[in-house]
Amino acid sequence: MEERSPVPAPHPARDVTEHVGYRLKRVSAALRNAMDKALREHDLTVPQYSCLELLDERPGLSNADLARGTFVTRQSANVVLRGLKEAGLITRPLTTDHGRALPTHLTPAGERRLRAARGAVYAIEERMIRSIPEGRLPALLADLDTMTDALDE
Amino acid sequence: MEERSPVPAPHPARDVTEHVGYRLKRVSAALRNAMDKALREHDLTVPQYSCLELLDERPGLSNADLARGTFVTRQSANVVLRGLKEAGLITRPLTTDHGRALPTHLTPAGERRLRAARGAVYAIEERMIRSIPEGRLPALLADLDTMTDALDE
DNA sequence: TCTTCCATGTCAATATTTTGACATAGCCGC
DNA sequence: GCGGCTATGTCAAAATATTGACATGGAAGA
Repeated sequence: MEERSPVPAPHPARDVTEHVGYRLKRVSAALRNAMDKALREHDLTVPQYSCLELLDERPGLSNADLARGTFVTRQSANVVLRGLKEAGLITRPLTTDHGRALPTHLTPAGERRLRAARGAVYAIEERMIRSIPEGRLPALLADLDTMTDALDE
Repeated sequence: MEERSPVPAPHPARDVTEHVGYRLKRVSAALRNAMDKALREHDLTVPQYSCLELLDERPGLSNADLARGTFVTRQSANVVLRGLKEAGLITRPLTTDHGRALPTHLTPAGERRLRAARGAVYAIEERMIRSIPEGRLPALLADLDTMTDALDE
């Protein structure tokens, strides 16, 4: 390989995109990596932690709800829930009196685990947030949302 | 919904969906989805396309280089390269006179495929870019990079 | 009512990615 | 030169995720 630049030296003159996609991917990968490392010490994967966080905030979410909330398929979420149940961190009824959606809830152990892990994850967010210039966070969040909307249409 | 504080307090968000991590994940998922759909028509996966783009820009990259450039492990990149080779889109020597790194190159078919697919991908980036307010793109890109740096340290 | 449609949960098969491990090639300080 | 160090390619196994399919429960409308 030629130098220490890990890869991307810019193309000649590409204006259309400053490659937002590439940078999004990069920061996502860095975030994922940091969270993976931090959560490993709490015996949680990123999807597992995401589910716990969502369930803490909105108890009773269904598998399909959690799939949407964590941006994976229903099937993947199902596997995650099975793992969480196996670990005794959530409860899930086998039937329900109305509908098919099975409401999921955190167990006390699940709440404890979440609280233990949350600090590590929040510290990572804190690092990100503090790194960007004062007052620019609102615009950044707004732009991320705007791009999401533009892509979903 | 709660007002947005102009000051980036440590943890102003009550809701995980307010977190920057969540929004990054969301926009990444949306982008990934859009690219998947667009590339499917060209018989390419996102990692495959990413490799082709990198190889077009910097011919002769090694498997490890491409792994870093696409933010996956060497092993994953190896699988992708095998697929691309199978499809006749790249060439890779079996040995080299110096070192272990095997320089990869696009075949003419690979270049054609890349050119065919590139338009669809650029259109997606264009949608993202056009959606954000005039003049805010540079700051957005800078903030993404800044966060990446903050996470990598 | 009933019939069509959509959402959910889940099974199975497949694909993708990572973790762990190992041998080899080159570099650098000694 | 030599020994440690890092980087690379690759194998194998496991974890993770997706695609495809199907049955069921409920809602909406003719």
